[in-house]
Amino acid sequence: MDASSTSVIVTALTRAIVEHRLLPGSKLAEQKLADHFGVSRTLVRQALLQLSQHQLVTLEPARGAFVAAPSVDEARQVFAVRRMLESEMTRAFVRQVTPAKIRALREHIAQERRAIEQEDAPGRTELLGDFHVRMAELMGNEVLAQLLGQLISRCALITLMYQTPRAAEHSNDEHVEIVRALAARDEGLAVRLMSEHLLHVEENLTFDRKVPTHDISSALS
Amino acid sequence: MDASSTSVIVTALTRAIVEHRLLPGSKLAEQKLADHFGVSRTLVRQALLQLSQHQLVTLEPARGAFVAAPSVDEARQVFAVRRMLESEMTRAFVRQVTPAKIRALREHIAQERRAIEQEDAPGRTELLGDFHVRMAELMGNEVLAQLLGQLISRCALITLMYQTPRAAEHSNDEHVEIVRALAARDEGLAVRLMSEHLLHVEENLTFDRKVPTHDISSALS
DNA sequence: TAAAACAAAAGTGTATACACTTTTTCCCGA
DNA sequence: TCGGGAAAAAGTGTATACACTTTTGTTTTA
Repeated sequence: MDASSTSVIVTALTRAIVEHRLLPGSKLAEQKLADHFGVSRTLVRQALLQLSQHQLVTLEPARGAFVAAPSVDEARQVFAVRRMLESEMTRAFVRQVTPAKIRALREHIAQERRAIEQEDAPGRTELLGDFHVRMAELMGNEVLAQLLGQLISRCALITLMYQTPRAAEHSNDEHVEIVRALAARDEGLAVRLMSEHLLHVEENLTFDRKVPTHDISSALS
Repeated sequence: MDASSTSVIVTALTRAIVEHRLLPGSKLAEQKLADHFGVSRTLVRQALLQLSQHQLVTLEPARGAFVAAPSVDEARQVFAVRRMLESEMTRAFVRQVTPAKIRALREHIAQERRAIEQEDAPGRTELLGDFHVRMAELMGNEVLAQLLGQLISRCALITLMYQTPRAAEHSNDEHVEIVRALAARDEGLAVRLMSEHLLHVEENLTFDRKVPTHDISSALS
């Protein structure tokens, strides 16, 4: 039971959805995707099933797969979960912080900065999200890291956050501050900063629904 | 794209795995499952793929599907995530507690008690886990509820917790105490009790691997 | 006798076939 | 011209076919 061919499709579609090249509501026709990836519908269906589990795709019986279009309510719930999870993660991080971990985070932030300066919008979005995943990884908790990764994908689908260079810089600045608090082992401050950071991100929620992209091929290439 | 036939298989297998009728490492042969459920391998494969996403099943390329056998390390990570999530959930619950919600939780606890008294082991395990999910649902956060549900399934697979009537009673008692603290709006106490409760559950981790059940039909019937 | 090599059986991975549902198109009547 | 409805097209849902891999069992050989 192989997932390798399928996982190529999953990651390609995930990126396209998270980076808003495929907009919420877009139809994902199986045969078109199959043609695009040069496989049969079987593998495409596996991928779509997986994406529906990640809540990036909605499956409607006998009607097919669509890029998910989460409600405002659902969006807020996802952010609420992130705040719960990440404030406690931050607390735990402070308690086991090491110079090496701080260095790793600072390096990541530098990468973010480079992407922002180069106006690399997709890379920027991904890196800003990955900061949170990196924290989980540095704690040695892969379960947490994977879970957070999925929540963050959902967040990226939901919002156009980090879309403007301004917002991206703001997030980057907040990451800097958070790491400073972590390095100082200031638990209270670090938790508060993380919590506020997530609130700021959530505030950037925009629910303007653009007209969906119907041309799958161009969005994926 | 229908999930109804598939979801029957998913829930049946989930129950069998969580209730330890199928032990970790057991082979899940596609054709045997297909025969058992009276469908083709196609639907069985969909179900197995879904279960692998829930981490209840491991897929080995060209070798097939097996009931997952999480490592001690992974088990601890899952519990760490639960503690993070649920202490914050408890904190949030206190802040929006109502008499009706307390009543609902007390009712649930009474159900637990009945299952314990009737020595209904599977029902007992399910209800004790569902207490935590019910809390999430009462907060109106379905995302949280679904996430917790999956984590709890994984926990049930991992441990033989709640296995003994003694441990079940202990958990039930702790649920009572937690709800008392929630009703009193004592945030600090409630969070502490929840955290300790999860630690107690984790302590019951047992990693005796029994010999796997190879007879799928008997385990599912 | 035990280990290696080979053959048969069983099982997984992907493609394809086909029934059934939804969507689209086109034609007819008002 | 516009709305309704039937026919055609497109698309999804499940089963099946077949190639290829792993496992099992048997035979051969040292």
